[in-house]
Amino acid sequence: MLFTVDPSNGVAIYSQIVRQIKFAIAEQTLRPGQLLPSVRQLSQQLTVNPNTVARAFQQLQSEGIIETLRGQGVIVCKGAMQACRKQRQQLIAERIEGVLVEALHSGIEADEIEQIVRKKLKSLSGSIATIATPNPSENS
Amino acid sequence: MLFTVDPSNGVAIYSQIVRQIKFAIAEQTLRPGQLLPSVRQLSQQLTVNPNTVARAFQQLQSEGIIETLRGQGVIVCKGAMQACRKQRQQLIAERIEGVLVEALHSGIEADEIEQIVRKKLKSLSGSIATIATPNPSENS
Amino acid sequence: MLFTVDPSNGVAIYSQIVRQIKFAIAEQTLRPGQLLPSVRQLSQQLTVNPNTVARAFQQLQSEGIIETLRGQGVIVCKGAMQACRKQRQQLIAERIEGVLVEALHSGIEADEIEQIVRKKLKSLSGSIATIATPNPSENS
Amino acid sequence: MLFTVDPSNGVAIYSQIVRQIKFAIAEQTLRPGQLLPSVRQLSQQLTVNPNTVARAFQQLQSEGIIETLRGQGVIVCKGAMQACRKQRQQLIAERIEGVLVEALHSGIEADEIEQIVRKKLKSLSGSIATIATPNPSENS
DNA sequence: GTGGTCTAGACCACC
DNA sequence: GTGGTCTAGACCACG
Repeated sequence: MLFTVDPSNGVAIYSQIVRQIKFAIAEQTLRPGQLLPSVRQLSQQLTVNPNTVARAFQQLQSEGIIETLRGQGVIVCKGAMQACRKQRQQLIAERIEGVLVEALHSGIEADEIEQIVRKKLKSLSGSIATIATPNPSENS
Repeated sequence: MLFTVDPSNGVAIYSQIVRQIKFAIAEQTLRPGQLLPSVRQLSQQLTVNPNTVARAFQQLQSEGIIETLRGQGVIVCKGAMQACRKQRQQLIAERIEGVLVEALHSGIEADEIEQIVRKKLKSLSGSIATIATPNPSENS
Repeated sequence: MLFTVDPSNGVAIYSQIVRQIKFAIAEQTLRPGQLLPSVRQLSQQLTVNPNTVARAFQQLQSEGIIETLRGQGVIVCKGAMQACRKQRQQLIAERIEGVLVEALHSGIEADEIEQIVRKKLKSLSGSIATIATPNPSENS
Repeated sequence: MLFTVDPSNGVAIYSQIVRQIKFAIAEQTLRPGQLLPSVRQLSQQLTVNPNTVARAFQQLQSEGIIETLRGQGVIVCKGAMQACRKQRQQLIAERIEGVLVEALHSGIEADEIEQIVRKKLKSLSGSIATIATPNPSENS
């Protein structure tokens, strides 16, 4: 559970936190039912204001990703993993589409794009490795 | 020269204008030496605040894409087309890389991504056609 | 005496407990003089913090619904049933009024509300049956 | 557009604001496309902190009720009226059901409830009058 | 002028 | 200890 934020990043800090938590859930670093780090704890770790973390939590709650147990803390909801994965894949699909449209508009040939993608994939897939997909069994 | 903006788009309006002008230059709809529409004209056409258009022009000027000729108006700079194309292709390359990293992180296999890309390319390249690449002859 | 709580319910757990005990008293599942389950027992049964149960008991005691007999435990007070029923009916009256005001404000016609109520009553009164009203003889 | 809040009300101030704005939209006091009062303006009028108003606006935006135009302000979304009415009627239906269940459980007879409702409706509908439902034509 | 974000510090109810 | 809410005051990008 190593979260980091970049305050001079353009994207809001609370959004970065949201994104990383969703990420962690999608990767099952955070699992349904598990307690999240507390607001104060996380705010210290990231050296941001507790309000900022709280805001991220509120958004996640409004999306049904997490659930707060009064006085105890915040846990990951049941269907959260699936939701997070789905969200992300949809987002990625959109972005792929967007980039491709842009690329085609800019006059690159389809073949060329395909080659670029293939080359990049090769160089990237080495460095990233597939940490990502443990079997998605989930109960409780 | 059909510009449009979406005020509820998240992207700043002036950025949308900048982007579209660069686009038009890259496509040679606007050619070096050509006069741009005036701030007032464009602001009416887009129904936005003249300040907003002016701001877009400022940015383009600061990037050396356009230049103001006192008493005449604003024209496209000489090297603008190359610059715009280059910017765009660089931007596209970055975005492709970004999307691919994200996609791999999210646990999609490289093969799968390649397939998605190929499929999308096929469906898109039909609808877009190659309006885009007139021969890029231009000096400087 | 089947109590249950929902920690992710919005309503404070101790309030849920208070409510259910009052409920049980009103229904005469718990009768005056009868011993309540101990804090420890109840907290285990509900898998909540003993403090939470204790707090519920404190509130009930402060309302004069229950009383602690040193060394014996906690019992239901004499006038508790009437008090609980009265509280509840008052509460219900308030809530009915509240809902009706809200409904009228929202532009539903009085006739329409009446119909909704009638329909709901019909469908509900079947499923609920009248477990509820043993004769309310009791002294004090 | 007379908004008021009660800080010692139990319900969060920002929620009260959200509720009243939805209300105003449902009643067409605020119409689609119309500009809402600005954050600062509203915060002064209600004598609350601008952040509190902003929070209300954010929630409304996340629900798709309003839309912010950068630098201009916040407007009511197209389908907002229908959404607000629907939300409210659903909420009321739930509350009616809840009250009725409670009432039946408490041993009041269905007939009796019906009478109570009818009586209350009569006394209330006089004082409230039907300000509420102008014809819901909406375009643009 | 507009809203969006962040910090700091405070108080609350709850477990 | 937990999160939820509010205030105060600041800075930013945008129109």
